[in-house]
Amino acid sequence: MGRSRCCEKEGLKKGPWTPEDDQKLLAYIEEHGHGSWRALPARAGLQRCGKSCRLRWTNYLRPDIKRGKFSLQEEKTIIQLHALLGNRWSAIATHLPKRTDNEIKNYWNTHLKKRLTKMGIDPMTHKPKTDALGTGIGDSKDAANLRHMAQWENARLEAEARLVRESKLLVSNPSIQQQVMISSAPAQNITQSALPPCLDVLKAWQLQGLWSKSTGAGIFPVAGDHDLESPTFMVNAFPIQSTVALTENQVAAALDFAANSSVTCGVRIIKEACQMPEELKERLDNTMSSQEMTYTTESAWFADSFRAMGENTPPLNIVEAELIVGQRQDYGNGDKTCSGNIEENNNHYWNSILNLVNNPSSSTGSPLF
DNA sequence: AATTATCTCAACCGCACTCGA
DNA sequence: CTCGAGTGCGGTTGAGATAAT
Repeated sequence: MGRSRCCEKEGLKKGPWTPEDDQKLLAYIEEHGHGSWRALPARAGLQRCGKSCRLRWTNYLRPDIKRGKFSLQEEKTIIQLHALLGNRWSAIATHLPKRTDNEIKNYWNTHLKKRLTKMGIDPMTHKPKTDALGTGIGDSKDAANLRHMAQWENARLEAEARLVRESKLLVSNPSIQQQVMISSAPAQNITQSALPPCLDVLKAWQLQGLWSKSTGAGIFPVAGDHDLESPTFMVNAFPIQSTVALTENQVAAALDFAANSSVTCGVRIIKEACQMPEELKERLDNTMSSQEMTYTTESAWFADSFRAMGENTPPLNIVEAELIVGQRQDYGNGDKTCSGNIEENNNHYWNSILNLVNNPSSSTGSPLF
């Protein structure tokens, strides 16, 4: 049997959209919303299939679409995310405001892929082509680190999808709504009102370099290090909203670093699976004001995350927290913020990932841009 | 100026998934 | 549980634009 193709009906137009078609579609959606795409063309007076209408709307006519040349930052983000997520264009697009998955896919295929290939980098593996034969030589700590990051990002994406599903329940369940509001309230005074789409793990990784310079500690456990398989703490990188793994010692190192530098750094505990060492808890309490600090013993989230990552049992001593890192700024009224030198950190992170791509043993800048 | 090669990107195709009957 | 409609997603195509000869 088989399903008939949606555009096979006689009389339906294919190919480029005319300004008149666009106008009809725009006018209809502005007045009625799109509703059922299949039913839309007839109602809007268009000789097109619903699928074609949907595509035209989502990729071209939607008002919140940014068109034109990709910025350097956007290029960096695409390559970074492609290294983590592969050809999951819709997932990548969620991190690039106002860009469509189709546009990103096209830009990757026509520009970025070629640029990487030209540099002798396999655009699919993001490894130098000399390593593509599977010698195992390129399997550096950094590469393993990258894979570990990808695991986390995948787990986060799954969690996000789960949240979207669960959010539907919230609409009809006031008691759950209240619960969520209470648990998220403490973050409001330190997070930006409109956070950028999260690069979560990437951003946290970029901070690793920042920390490493002063402390020798890294946020991410290093491959081969025992920490890799048993992260002790889950820490959120401000202003991002996801989690990375930190050991107890790394949390302590972060606090040391914060105390001895101009960078504002703190850890806001959201969830704790079991008791933290008293000394560390005290230091955390001193770092952040009490109203920014909450403790719970809820650990279900972590169990879910680790199941998603293929872990059989969640490690002990897990906490969920936010790591607050930023450049200390004084605006003359004594108001200090941790809005941070994000751009500088971005550059640092970008150099790191490009160094990994170009030359795993190198620590110099990138020739890509 | 004409022809050919290459590039770009909007649009299409078909598979996979969700959801409701 | 099965089936079909609706939709989302990633891969691919091809017309038009641009560059090279």
